[in-house]
Amino acid sequence: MPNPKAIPTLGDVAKMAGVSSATVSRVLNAPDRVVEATRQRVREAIETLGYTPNFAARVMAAKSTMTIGAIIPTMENAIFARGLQAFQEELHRQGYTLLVASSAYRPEIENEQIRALVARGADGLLLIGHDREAEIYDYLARHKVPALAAWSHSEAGQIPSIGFDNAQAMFNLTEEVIKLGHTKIAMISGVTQGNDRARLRLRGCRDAMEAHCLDPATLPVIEAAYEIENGAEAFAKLMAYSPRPSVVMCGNDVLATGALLCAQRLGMAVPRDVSITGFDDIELARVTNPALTTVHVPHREMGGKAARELVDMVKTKSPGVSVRLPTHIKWRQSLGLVGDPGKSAPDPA
Amino acid sequence: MPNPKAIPTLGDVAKMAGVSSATVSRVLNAPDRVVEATRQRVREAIETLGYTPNFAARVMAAKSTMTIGAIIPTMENAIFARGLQAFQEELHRQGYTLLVASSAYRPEIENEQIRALVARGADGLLLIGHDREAEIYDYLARHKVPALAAWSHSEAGQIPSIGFDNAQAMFNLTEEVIKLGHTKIAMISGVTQGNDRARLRLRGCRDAMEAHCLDPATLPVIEAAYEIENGAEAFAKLMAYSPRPSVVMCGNDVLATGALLCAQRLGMAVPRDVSITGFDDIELARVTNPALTTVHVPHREMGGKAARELVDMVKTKSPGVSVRLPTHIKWRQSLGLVGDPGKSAPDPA
DNA sequence: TACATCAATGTAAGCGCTTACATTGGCAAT
DNA sequence: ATTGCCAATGTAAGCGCTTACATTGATGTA
Repeated sequence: MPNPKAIPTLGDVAKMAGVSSATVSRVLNAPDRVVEATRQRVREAIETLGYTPNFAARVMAAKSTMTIGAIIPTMENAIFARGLQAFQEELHRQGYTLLVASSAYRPEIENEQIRALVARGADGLLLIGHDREAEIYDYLARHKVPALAAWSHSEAGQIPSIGFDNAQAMFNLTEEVIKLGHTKIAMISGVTQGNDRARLRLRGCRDAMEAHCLDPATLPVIEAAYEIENGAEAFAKLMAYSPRPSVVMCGNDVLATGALLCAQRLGMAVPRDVSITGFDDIELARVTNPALTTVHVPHREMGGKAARELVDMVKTKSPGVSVRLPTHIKWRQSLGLVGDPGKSAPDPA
Repeated sequence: MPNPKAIPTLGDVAKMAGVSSATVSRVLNAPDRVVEATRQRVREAIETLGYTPNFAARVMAAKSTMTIGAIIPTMENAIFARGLQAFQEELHRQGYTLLVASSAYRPEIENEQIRALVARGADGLLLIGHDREAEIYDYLARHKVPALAAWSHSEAGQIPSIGFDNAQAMFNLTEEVIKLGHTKIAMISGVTQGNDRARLRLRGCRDAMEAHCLDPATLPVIEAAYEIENGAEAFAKLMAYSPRPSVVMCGNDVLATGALLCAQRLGMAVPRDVSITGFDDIELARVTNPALTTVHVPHREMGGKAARELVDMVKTKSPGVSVRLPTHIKWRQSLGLVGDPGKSAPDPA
């Protein structure tokens, strides 16, 4: 008699139901391959024993875990939260479990996490952006773990991506800024090292300046890590430049919020004295005062699409296809006409 | 000759290094049990083969995964983010990997996630609060997976907890509110069903009223799910009550932010026309206008302590000990004296 | 020199599952 | 009554690792 306290195994269930272990396995994984009566009996045994399959064993034998991993740069601040939530919901609908790990924006930690998730049997991986060592892509390929990049779109990446065109989006926003009469533009960029999103946003800004006969070399840029306070600091420095910028474009809403806070501390009215723009359209952007004019990113849609695509890659072993989602400018109050006392720009749309 | 494209196994390494598989396993798990020269040879083989251990196999054989799971109610909004980040950092320091899953505040999903994580071999689990079916605690016990509750403190729980006293914290805040002269108090509470934190905060508020000779039965309470917009809606309803509350205490900063936004839309000045308080002291609370007076929770400290405690439980198989962290009121501008035109309360500390 | 000791390594038995293949037996067609 | 077929089930070989136990040979001791 087996120890009743011990965790029951497939074998215990089989014994109790008077069938072979294969049959139990079948009622678990392919119920229609076993006749109703037996199935019933096995189910009862499972119930009374309180049996739960041992995953490690299943993985070893079958190689599939029904789990998808996601490695995001940060859990603090909500950029990835909404998209990830949608990603998870869709996965859940398809029977997959999502496990997420965070890399704290550190490439070596991301590598570790990728390996950890693959080692733990993830069937597929969601990564953010494209910037990482070739070696890790090799690793993924060798282990045949499909991966998908999100929050960025690039046809050139080593893996397909579901995202938006960061450069184009920033280009568009910058054009609007210029149309409002701003020429003294400054930018607080996210850290561009190892972060294609940040780099492309900066590029978009420069390209737009060029396209409108402003010299991109004159664009003051301060890079700041993803923290409100860093945005504030950068803003303070920028305000000391001469000529003083009439608009500070930020690489994301978090930095923009910091900039806004600093403006307030400096006694500057936004957008009367200086305009500020964000990027991402996270919740923060709605609640600051004034609310941020920013680039809206379809987070939920991106998450859902990514889930469907990744599951498809896993199931069909197809290479996957990239999709590019549209973004649009979300007009609120932090961007104004240059020199216009106190009015924020109307939504031209 | 083995297929060079295939993933190398321990056996391949052993063959290449001319040792037994046991020796390879030893250099991986107990390097000092094998002599330097051999160790070197094995390491080289590992290197040239690009070998990575198969986790599932390791788990099956050894039962330890060096991974800790955390199931949080939501990844949207940042309440758990900061604490979790600290949790993860400490785990990483100790050689553990953190995998997180979100339950979307749904008990049945939480159950699923717990099982999923346990099945995937988590050595320990971090859960939020104490409210869940007894059955799931049984399951954890049967599988001998230590679990720790965070964001809540209770000596009575089935598992130890690292957190703070939600009721006491709210009690203290309410006392301050009352001291400022408020008697027409209202509350926007988080959903209390299955959420001890929300329930205890509500209780704390009522207890404080009682302690100060206000009838807690007269406290208007609206429960709202964790979304800014829901806070706004609830606030609007509350403002239609008569007598109109002079202060709206919110179960968390997110709801408070919604309330603030609504007040603004209604053309009410905070705290002149109405005071609003939050709870959690997440970043949001600093950036609203006016900034929120709220209860500060030591998120990072809690995360770090939880990690150390949980790892200890895993390693020593001890039952674990609960710890209660202090909170304090973070005075900002959204709470004012009743009837005082336009002044927010000074920090009495 | 013979023997006990011990560090270094090898042998092989699992861990709990899946699945290719083998077996069984009932039924329709002959 | 045979035969053949097929659905239902059983048998058993792994999956890649860890680890208790066995083996080996060098060293120290009497």
